[in-house]
Amino acid sequence: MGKGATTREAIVSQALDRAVQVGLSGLSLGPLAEGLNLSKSGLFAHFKSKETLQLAVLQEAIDRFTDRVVEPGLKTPRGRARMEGLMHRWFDWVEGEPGMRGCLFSVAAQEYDDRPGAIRDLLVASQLQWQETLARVSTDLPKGGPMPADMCRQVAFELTGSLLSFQQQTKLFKAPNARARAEEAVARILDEAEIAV
Amino acid sequence: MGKGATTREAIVSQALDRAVQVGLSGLSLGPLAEGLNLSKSGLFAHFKSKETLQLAVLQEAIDRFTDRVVEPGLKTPRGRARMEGLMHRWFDWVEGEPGMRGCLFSVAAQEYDDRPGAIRDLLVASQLQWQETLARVSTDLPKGGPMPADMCRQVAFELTGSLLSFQQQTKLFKAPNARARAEEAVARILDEAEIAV
DNA sequence: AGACAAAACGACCGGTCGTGCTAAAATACT
DNA sequence: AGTATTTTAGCACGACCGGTCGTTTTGTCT
Repeated sequence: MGKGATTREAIVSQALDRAVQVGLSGLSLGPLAEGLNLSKSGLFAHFKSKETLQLAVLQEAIDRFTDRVVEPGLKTPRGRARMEGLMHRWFDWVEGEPGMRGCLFSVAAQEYDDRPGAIRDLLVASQLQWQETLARVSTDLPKGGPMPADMCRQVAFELTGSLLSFQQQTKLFKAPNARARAEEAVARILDEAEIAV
Repeated sequence: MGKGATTREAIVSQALDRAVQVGLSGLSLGPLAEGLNLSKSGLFAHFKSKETLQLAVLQEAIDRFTDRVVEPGLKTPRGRARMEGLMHRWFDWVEGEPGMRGCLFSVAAQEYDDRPGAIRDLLVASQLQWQETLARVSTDLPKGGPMPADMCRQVAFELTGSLLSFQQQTKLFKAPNARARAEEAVARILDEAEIAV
């Protein structure tokens, strides 16, 4: 990997960190370059436009989410354990690793839900795909046989709700018992799904 | 009411509309003044600083939420009907009236969850109060007697989740069946609460 | 109608934004 | 080692930002 690719990765990584705090649209080239000991124009040369950088940042978040949540979660055997593993990792994701606090998707969702364009398209596509993954994994939940597609989507809807409420409690309220609340909510949803069909 | 108070209200009202789209921190004085046929400085004279305007906008949203969701909802008789009314109006709120699309609280929550200051303080206080209202109304849900405080907060947590997921489906995905999904989720939560205790 | 206060204006400040352009430095390749 | 290519810095631009100031218009009250 050449020098260019290396610094480009560093740029995207740092930009991702910042975007979680200031928003994807709130990214600004100047401070970003300064934090990387780069000149603004030197940084800019790696991307044709700011939007290109924003798309790269969003794609990086998608890749990381796939690596740290989706793929390892799908290695667990089918059924309730798989879903619990997935949710567990999803909670970890929004809690954030040290150095990368928070979830870009939630931030970007609020920023771009009414701003058409490439960024919104990529965001919506990735989030829809994740919803479909949740629904697909729900299929194996009931003990009495596979769950119908529409019911699966309802389960995905409710699980997503648990996570979003968890995020509010954690990030906004700094509530220490948010995780316990969320796990109880998930358990209830999964309990009901098991006896469905 | 004098002239000054009238235009001040017009400013705050229009600023609220814009803030829902561009964020509370994304508000900018110039376009706001232009949209009101005011000069930037003429507008600015009504507020000592931008933050004062932002606080006024947030307070206006809080007042409207109280007027259109909380107060009418609390007029319904206690029990499940009251909670259903509250949730119904809350859903209406995030769907937005014509001309005022979306919920400022969700937008601001993502912007200010890690930015200490007066805006965050006001936002957190109002949202915590709303959570407490939800929990208090939950008390009368079970048929077998009042619900314990901690369990009430769990119900509030899960109801909030339903709303947040509803918002994602509506605003980001533009899913037409979001409302049905949300109502089913709420019904399930309320069903379980009724047989608790 | 006249006096006084409130409100709005327009020009302007320093600063930051995204984005080009050109030259120098660093790297890769032969 | 020398050349070709990539990467970075420096600089400047036009636009926009929040905010200030003195002036002029407008409204209010006697």
